[in-house]
Amino acid sequence: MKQQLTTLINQVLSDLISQGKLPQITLPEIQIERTKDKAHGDFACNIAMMLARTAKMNPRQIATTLVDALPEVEFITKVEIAGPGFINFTLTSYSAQQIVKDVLNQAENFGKSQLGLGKKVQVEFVSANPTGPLHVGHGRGAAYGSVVSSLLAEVGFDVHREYYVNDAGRQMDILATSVWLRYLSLLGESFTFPSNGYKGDYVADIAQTLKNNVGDSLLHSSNVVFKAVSADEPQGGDKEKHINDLIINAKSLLGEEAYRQLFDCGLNSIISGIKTDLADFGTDYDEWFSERSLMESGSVDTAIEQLKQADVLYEKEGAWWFKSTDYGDEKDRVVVRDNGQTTYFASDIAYHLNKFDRGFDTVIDVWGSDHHGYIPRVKASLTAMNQDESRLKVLLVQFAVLYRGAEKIAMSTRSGQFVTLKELQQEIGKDAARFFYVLRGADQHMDFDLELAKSQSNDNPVYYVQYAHARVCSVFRQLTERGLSWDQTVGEAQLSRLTTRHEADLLTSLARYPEIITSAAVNYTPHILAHYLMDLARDFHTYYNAQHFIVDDIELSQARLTLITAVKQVIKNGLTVLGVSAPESM
RNA sequence: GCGCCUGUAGCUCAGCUGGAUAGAGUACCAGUUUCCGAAACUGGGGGCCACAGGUUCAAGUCCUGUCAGGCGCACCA
Repeated sequence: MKQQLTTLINQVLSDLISQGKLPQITLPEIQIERTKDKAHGDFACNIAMMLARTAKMNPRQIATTLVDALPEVEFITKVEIAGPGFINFTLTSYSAQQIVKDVLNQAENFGKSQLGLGKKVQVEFVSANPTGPLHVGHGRGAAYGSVVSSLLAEVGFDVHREYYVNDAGRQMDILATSVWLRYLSLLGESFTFPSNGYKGDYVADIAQTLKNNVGDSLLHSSNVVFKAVSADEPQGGDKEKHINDLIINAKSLLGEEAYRQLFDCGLNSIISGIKTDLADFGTDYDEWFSERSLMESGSVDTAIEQLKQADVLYEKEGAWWFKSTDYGDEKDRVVVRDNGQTTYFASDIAYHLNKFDRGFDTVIDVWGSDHHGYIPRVKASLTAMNQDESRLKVLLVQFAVLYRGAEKIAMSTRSGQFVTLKELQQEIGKDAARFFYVLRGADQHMDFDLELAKSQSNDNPVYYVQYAHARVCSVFRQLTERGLSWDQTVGEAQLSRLTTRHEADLLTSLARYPEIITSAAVNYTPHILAHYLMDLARDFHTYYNAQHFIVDDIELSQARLTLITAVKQVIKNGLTVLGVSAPESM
């Protein structure tokens, strides 16, 4: 509808210019928007005010000229000039009613479009280090990333959802060593657990599994394990050095094969936990991409070689540095450490190059806002390798601060004190959790009060929307109980009977849905879909309280049943995009 | 110190890429059910859109500065 009005106005304006009734000016993009106030009709156009300056004419005069030249169009019933020069269009009720047919005909496809032209988009999200279970902090990224993906798919992009598994590097060594130490404790060794090790209960669980699988084959006496290890922080030493020495001892005592066995035991256990947690959370992936595979395939070395060829690396103090300052970064970054190991950044360079090589038109990274300083160096590396960095879009998600009532909950993976995503699901459910996460803009700092979400879950907006869906279903159960049935053909033929204010509001809301999907997708803003669904649900509940659907006037009744079926369909479509269920009853 | 994000009703947040009289939920107050589910609906009070300048027909929205809060500035990932 917007599109039709836009072309109409464009046509009239260019006619007026060629007829000399308007000066020779270049036309800006026509803006048509829905009015906030029904007194202003259905759609408003501000073109007269936009042209006022360049045309050197009074905006109301331009508007008058334009409106006078407007041809008769069947779907417009009234055109008015208002305020400083707005042109307000009122549509016929007939055209508004047709949306019901569109919804029913297109069913689950209503709202979809081909805007994306099938272009390939990759969305990488969550990608938390596999050093522990996902906690509620990761939930927001999971909900946001998966809904953005669904929205892009909805508007015709070919979406590839990916999780980058950081299965290499020091943090993973710390995890493996932590598991090993817990395993040694189980076998009766006694010692003080390192302050920088992973202390969560899940580490002990993995150790137990390890013990069940390998018996005491990885056992070494604590005297040997802690031999020549520098002091830990509580003893006045350095906790980083302490854990490093332990890692070195673990590797040399166990040997490569056994250490790898230990390492993979920890990794696999945690990854499989993450996979089931995300699946339970309604978040599915097309690919789990391993950092280690990148290193073992030589991709990291190849990328570094490519940067050397481009003459953007230099050696200093035994390490290799990337000249990211040449591309606007704050400082240069190390890619190869003085000990010969590549950095995480080196892996990430190779990873992004790999993404680009896979032929995605757009690559989207969803990161926690604490990684924002990382963007310039990644983009710099792509530019240095002759890639078009604008193909990479980084979407930042602000932290959700957890509260239990008025009390803020401090979380730390290392200390093992956190509320897991699994616990959140078990307590408030997938639907409420997802809806809650996605209700706020991603760049908005969010307060997540567990007490509120748990104890007063009735106040959670998700129930409000789901109830609207269930209520429609309930009406049809009632219909059946009364021995009646819905006749879609009759209903569609009688849509002109839908003339009350509440019905007009609902028709308008239904018509907005495709615009909402498009807007939410192109702007990466799932929250506007959540808000829309609340608006639609409110329109429905208001209608429900104001009017009966099952009435003696058969034709009116069928028309109303047809309308609420369309409402049910749109709510279901919207909730599905959000990954929230649409229950028939609750 | 530098960079990114945020500041809108008591609280939690929208505000459609600059539009008409700034909105919702919640809380508070007052109402609605012989009738399709009251997890609902109707009405009411409540605001120097952090502050100060600027840009223009028009600023909560864009620019500059100030103040306040969050995050980041590793040879960690």
